[in-house]
Amino acid sequence: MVTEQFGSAQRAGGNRKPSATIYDIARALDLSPSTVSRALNKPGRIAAKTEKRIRETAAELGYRGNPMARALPTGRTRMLGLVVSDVTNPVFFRLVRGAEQACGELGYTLVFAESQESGEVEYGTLDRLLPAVDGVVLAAARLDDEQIRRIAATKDVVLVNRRVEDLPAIVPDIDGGVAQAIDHLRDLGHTSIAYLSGPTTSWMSRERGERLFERAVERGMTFVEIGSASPDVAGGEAALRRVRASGATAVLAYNDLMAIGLLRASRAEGVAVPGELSIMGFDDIFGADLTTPALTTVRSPLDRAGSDAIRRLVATLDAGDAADPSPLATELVIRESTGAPASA
Amino acid sequence: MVTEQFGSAQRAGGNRKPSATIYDIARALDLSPSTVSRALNKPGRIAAKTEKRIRETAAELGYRGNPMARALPTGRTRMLGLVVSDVTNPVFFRLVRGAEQACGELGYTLVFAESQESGEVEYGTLDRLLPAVDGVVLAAARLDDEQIRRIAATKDVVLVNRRVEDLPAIVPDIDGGVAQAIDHLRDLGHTSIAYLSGPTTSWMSRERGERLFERAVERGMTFVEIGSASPDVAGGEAALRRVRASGATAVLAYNDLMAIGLLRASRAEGVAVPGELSIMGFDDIFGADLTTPALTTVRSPLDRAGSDAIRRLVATLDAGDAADPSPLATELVIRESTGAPASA
DNA sequence: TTGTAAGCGTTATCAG
DNA sequence: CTGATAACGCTTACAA
Repeated sequence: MVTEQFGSAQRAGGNRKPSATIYDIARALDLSPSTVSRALNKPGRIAAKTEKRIRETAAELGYRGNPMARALPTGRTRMLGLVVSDVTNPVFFRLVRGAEQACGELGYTLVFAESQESGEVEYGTLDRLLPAVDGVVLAAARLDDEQIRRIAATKDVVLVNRRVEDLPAIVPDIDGGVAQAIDHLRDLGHTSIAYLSGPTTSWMSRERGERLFERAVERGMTFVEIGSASPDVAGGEAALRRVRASGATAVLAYNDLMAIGLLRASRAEGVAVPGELSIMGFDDIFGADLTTPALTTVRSPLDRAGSDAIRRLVATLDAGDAADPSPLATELVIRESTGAPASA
Repeated sequence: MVTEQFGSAQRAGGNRKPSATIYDIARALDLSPSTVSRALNKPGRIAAKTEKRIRETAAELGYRGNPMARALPTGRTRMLGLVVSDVTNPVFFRLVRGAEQACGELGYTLVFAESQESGEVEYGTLDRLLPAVDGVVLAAARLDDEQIRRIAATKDVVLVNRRVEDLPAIVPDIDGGVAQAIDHLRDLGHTSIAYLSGPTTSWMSRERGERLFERAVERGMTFVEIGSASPDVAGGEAALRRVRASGATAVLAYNDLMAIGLLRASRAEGVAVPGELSIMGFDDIFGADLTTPALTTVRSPLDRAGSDAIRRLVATLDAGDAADPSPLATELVIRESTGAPASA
C-alpha cells in the first residue's frame, strides 16, 4: 500500500508545513470529518457544544479551508475575473478598486487580467483564467461581440461600458453625460463642435458619438466626427491638426487621455485653450486636474460601475438571474479647458 | 448507488454545460484517463500516434483542464498573488503590467489584491488569497515586517521596493537614483536641499532619506528632512509651508504624487517653480509630465521590477531557491520643475 | 507504452 | 445529531 504517495508533491515549492485539514481537526477531537465540515460551514446544524469545540481547535491548528478542494465537489471557486484591455490605462483604476471592494464584501477573490490590444484575444491568459473563476466582468473594449459571446457560453459574464444583446451590462448614463457636455458648451456660446472618436470597434466610442450627434443637431449645432489613430495621449496629439482644420470651436474627445493629448499638442502649437479652442474629455481620470489648463470633463462613476458589476455577477451566480441596475449618473466637472468661443 | 450525486452542484450558477474532462476524452478513444493525462502534460512519454489522437479529440471536445482538480494532487495552483497597498496609486500600474506579462509567459495566472491602509492587514482579502496561490509578490508598503514574516511562513514571498532580512527582494538602485538626483541639483547650483519623506513605516521612504542624507553631506550640501501626513498629492500640498520655512532651495519628495502636490500648492501660493523652488520626485508615474511645469524625477523601472519579481518567485518555486537579480538601474528624467536657485 | 488504483481536501447523500 | 462513503477531476507510483 502506498501511503506517502504525494508526500513530496505536497511540499511543492518549499519546506513550508502543509496547513491543517478537517481531518486533523476531526482526529484531534475524535469526530468524523463530515461533522467538522458541517460545523464549519453550516453553522447551527450541529450541536452547539460540538460546534464550539470544533471552531476552537480549528483556530488552534490554524486551519484554513483549501479553496481548491472545496471547488471540486461544489463546482464553485469563489473567484471572479476582471478583464480590462490595458492595465496602465488610468480609467481602470477606480474600476478595479470598486470591483476589489465588492469582492471583499461578498467573500470572493478577484482575479485580474489584461486582454491587450491583440484582437485575437491574448489567448493563454484568458484561457487560463476562465476555468478558474465562477464568472467574469469584461471591461475590455478591444474584444469583439463574437469573442464575448464565446466567453459567455462558458461562464457567466457581466459587461462594463458596453452592451451586447442579452448579456447583463453596467453602463453609465451616456445620454445624460453627453447632454451635460453639450449644454455646457452651448451655454458658453459654442455652435460648432467636433467629436474626436476612439477606435471604431469601441462600443462606447460609437455610442458617445451617436448621442453627441443627436443632441448637437437637436440644439442646432454644427457637428463633425474626427477619427483617431489610438484612444490615448498620442492619438489625441496627432489629431489636433484635423480638429483645427474642421473649424470647430470646441472639441469633445472620446476619453480624457485623448483630451489630454489634444491639450498638449495645443500648447506645443501655440493654440490657446480655451481661448481659441475648448477641449473636453470623458471619465475624469487621475491626472485630468493636473494639466494646464485643467481638463473639463464628464465624470463616470467607475468605482461604482466596478462594484455594481461584481454584485450583478454574484446575483446571477446565486439566484440564477437578476436585473441590470439602472444606468449610473454622470457628473459634469468644469475646470479650465472650456470657455467662450473666440467669435463670441 | 448514487450516481448523480453532484448533478446540480455541478451546474452551479447557470445552465452552462460542464466542460469536458479527461474521462470524456478517454471514453471517446477507449483509453484510460491516465494515458490522456500523460499525453496532455508529459509530451513524448507516450506513443506519438496515440498522443496525436488524444490532442485532436481534446480539441474537438473543447477540453480545458480544471485547474482546481489539478491543484489538489500536485499542491500547485499555478496562480501567483500580487499585493499592493493601493490600487489607485499610479506607481503600481507599470508594476502590475510587468507582473501580468511575466505570468503570461510562464503560464501562471495573476491574482491581484489590495492591502489597503489598514495596518492590521485587511484580513479576509489576504486570507482568502493566500491559500489559493503558490506564492506572492508583496509591493504593499503598508505591511510591517512582522506581517510579512507571517505571510512568508505560509507561502513563498518576493518583496518589491523593500527589504526584510532573508527574504528575496527586488529593489531599484536606490543609491544610484539618489546620486543622480543630488548631482543634478548640485550641477544646477543648489547647496541646500530638503527631503519630504513618506510614512515612517515605509522602508523605501526611510532608505531614500538615508541615502539622500549621506550623499548631500558628502557633497557639502545642507540637508533637512520634513515629515508628511500622507504619501499622496494631499500630503505634498500640505507640506509646502514647512518646505518653504526650511529655507531649502530644492526639495525632493519621497514620490511623484507628493511632488505633484507640492507643485500644485506652489502654484496656488504663487511660489515660482523652479524660480524660487526646485521640485523633484521619484518614480516617474503617469501624469508626471502632465503638470505645469512638468516634473523632473528619477524614474524607477517598475515594469521590470514586476516581471523580475514574478520570475524570481517562480524560480524559487521550481528550483527551491534562486539568487536576487542585481538592483535595477534608475534614470534621471529632467523636465521643467528644476532649475538654478534664485540666489545663483 | 498503457492501465489500475490510490489519494489530494472537501461536500453531500444516506443511514444510523 | 453524527458517521460512512462516494464523488468532484486530476496525477502518479506501480503493475501489466
